[in-house]
Amino acid sequence: MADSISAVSHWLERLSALHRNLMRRFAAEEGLQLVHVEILQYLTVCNRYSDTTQTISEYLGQTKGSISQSLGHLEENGFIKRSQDKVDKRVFHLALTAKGNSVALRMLNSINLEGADKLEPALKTMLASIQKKNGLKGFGTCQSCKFNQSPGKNSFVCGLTNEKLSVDDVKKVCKEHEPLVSGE
Amino acid sequence: MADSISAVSHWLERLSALHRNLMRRFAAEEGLQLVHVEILQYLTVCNRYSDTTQTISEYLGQTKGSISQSLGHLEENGFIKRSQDKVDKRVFHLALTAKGNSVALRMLNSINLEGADKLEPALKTMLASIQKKNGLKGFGTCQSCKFNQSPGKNSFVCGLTNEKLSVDDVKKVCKEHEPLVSGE
DNA sequence: TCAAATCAGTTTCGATTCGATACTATTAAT
DNA sequence: ATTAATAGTATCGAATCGAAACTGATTTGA
Repeated sequence: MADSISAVSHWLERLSALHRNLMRRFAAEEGLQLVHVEILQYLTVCNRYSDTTQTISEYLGQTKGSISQSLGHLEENGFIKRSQDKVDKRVFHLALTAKGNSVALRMLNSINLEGADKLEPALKTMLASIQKKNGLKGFGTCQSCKFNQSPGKNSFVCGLTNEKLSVDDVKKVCKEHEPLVSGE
Repeated sequence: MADSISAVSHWLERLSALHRNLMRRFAAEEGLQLVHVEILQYLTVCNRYSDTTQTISEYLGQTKGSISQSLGHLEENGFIKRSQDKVDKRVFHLALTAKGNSVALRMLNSINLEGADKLEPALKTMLASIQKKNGLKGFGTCQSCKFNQSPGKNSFVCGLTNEKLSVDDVKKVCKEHEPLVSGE
């Protein structure tokens, strides 16, 4: 009997709904849509390989056309700014403005998840398992990525791009992330 | 430093997004919208006090007008059926048809959350805490509800409605749920 | 070399949802 | 009996969503 699986799925569903309700409520107070604050939050955690329209659409699971519209709205209202990639001129990098950053931070603080710290390791494991099973991109940080190399203390290099990464860089979320160890 | 809080919120956000993506993908395969399968899933777990338009709108955090529309669509296409309450004629109870139930079950199985069982207690605690902190309804099961009374083995009574509850009843989710012990 | 294929991103379109408001019908309160 | 509250529906405008067509830049490969 898949009773325990059903139960977990139900709790997860409930947690999802709850979390989204809180986000939506916050968004409404700011005159924004849910998807807008989801984008702002994502931009606070993603690295420079993952701050594009395409990547956001993969992360949030919506079409890039739809995301493109939302990004247009966010830029018009001064929450984000775009900058064209120096090398590949098709690519535009997205970044939070001071205004956008402030909204994202306030949201993080308003959605208080007291006592949830203990959940973090289990959540990460669970995420990795779900992503793997469904053939979805990783979106993890360099610390747990097999491409990350550390030739010295506080010195990092991405084995995929061969670029040097700062201490802050390796804390961010990357679309190319692949887990170090294959977790069962 | 709210570093750990931010991290958990981020993982939760990611888990939310992922879970919704899987649900949306499944919904699309069935020719349904995300909200439709969310409703179907909810109807598999809610009890007879919680199977109404109003309650679903509270659970999913959307207006009852919007939910009413979606319910209309689901009924037209034979996924659910309505029945008027015998006592209060304003109320209509919702139930899954065989077709609707089959869809909900297939979704549960398709969204495989292997290894997640260990998360369940922590998830429940976390949910209760979030709900309490934000003044939201509980949506828990009778087992953890302060209204639930058990005069004998496998015999249950709801102290709120004074109705007898079956063994199956007390496993379901209720909008009137209030936790037994005040967590934290 | 240069045409074809691919890719990032935008635009446009129709369908659908969403929230707000007004509305009907039933029940509860005074 | 009148009034207020509640469950649910209907309607409307705004916004999202996915699909598809469309730029412009990059890569492929013959």
